[in-house]
Amino acid sequence: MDPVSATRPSPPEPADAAPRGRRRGRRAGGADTRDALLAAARAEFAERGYEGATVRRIAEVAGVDAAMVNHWFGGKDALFTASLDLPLDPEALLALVLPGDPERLGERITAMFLQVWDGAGGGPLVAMIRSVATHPDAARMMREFVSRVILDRFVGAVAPDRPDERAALCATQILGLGMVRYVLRLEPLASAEHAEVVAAIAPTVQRYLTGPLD
Amino acid sequence: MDPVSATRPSPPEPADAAPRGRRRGRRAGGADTRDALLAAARAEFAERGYEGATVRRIAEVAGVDAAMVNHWFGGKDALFTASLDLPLDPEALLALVLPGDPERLGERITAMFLQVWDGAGGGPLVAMIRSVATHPDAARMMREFVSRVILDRFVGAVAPDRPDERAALCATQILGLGMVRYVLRLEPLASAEHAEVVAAIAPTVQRYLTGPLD
DNA sequence: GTCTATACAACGATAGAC
DNA sequence: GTCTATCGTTGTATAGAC
Repeated sequence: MDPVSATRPSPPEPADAAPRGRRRGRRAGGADTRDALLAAARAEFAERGYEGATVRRIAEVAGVDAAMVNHWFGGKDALFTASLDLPLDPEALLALVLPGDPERLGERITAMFLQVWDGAGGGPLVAMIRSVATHPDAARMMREFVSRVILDRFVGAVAPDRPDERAALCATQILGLGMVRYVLRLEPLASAEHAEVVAAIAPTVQRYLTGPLD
Repeated sequence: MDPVSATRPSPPEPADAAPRGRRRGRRAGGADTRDALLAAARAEFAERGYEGATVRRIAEVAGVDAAMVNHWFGGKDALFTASLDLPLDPEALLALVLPGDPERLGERITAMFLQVWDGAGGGPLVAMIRSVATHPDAARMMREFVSRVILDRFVGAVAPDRPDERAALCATQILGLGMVRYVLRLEPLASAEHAEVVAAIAPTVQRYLTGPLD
């Protein structure tokens, strides 16, 4: 057995030893299917990545049926984002900031990140950066999250040419802003007003989104 | 001078020491101890971060007494900064990249960071980011290091107006590039050629250096 | 009784073996 | 080409909580 799933409390081999609770119907109170799926998903996604992990395997590790993924999360995508345990809902934020003039999207993106991160005091961001810098598995999950959500559903809608390069470039500026303002706390950027930061940063994001890349 | 093999500071000498030629005390084999401590410190800080690494453990790995850390570096903090400064000598790099057309300085800076970080495989950068995100003291040291070297001796010479803001903005783009390319390893930026990365990133750095900020 | 969490079967798509 | 295995997903019947 692989080392990751070996740490899981309930091994996924119920078939022969004991019939167990493979019955239909609502499970007796105490067995939390949703949490079991989340825990199994974190282990599987971390070990095998998004593509390598399978819904069936996750459900097997969790000891439930694969259909429970759809029932509780809506699909593999949603289970993946849920397993990241992000403090905010990226889908909602995307829907909030996407409509409007595409030539001012850089402003809205920069302002949104400032608002979100300032509101949380930068703590979750620092924790995320630390986790990503410490665990390669976390880095891969974050990378695949950015590719899947930010790229496919966001940059692609605005920048048809070279969308992945544009998405990565946007990530450099946004992540770098977070590093300097909340991790390094380098002045005067750490204490600057949102408007001033947006005025300086947003043109860069805008160029990465819709401008010339060289 | 080779900027990569940094000029190492000499061991501390008594304040009333005569000019350079005079040697006090024993010297045999001292440099080996210092190098061993640096190598062990790099490994320990990279693996456990600033807080997790211990002076005793570093000295043990180096095969010397823990008091040698104080003797050669002055303490754990100084040893940490020394282990960070080791892969690149900022003074030499500054002298190497500063002369030339100021309007193409962004290109030279971006290319320099790419060359330095790629040469090291990104390892020291990842270790630095991890330590900075883990330990506030490490963030403070790095912040003061950036302020002192990058700001006072570099940006100030090129951008007289709002030099600290320009320095912080440059840091966002350079650090963000490092995060995406070496920590997150987000494609296509993680595998892109230097020329392509410079073409996309350098205009941003150039604007932060000499362009309008809003 | 209603509601719903659950298990099972099956579907279309896809990738690889032969 | 066909065959097979496996993927994500959907429909549906049912057992248990309410």
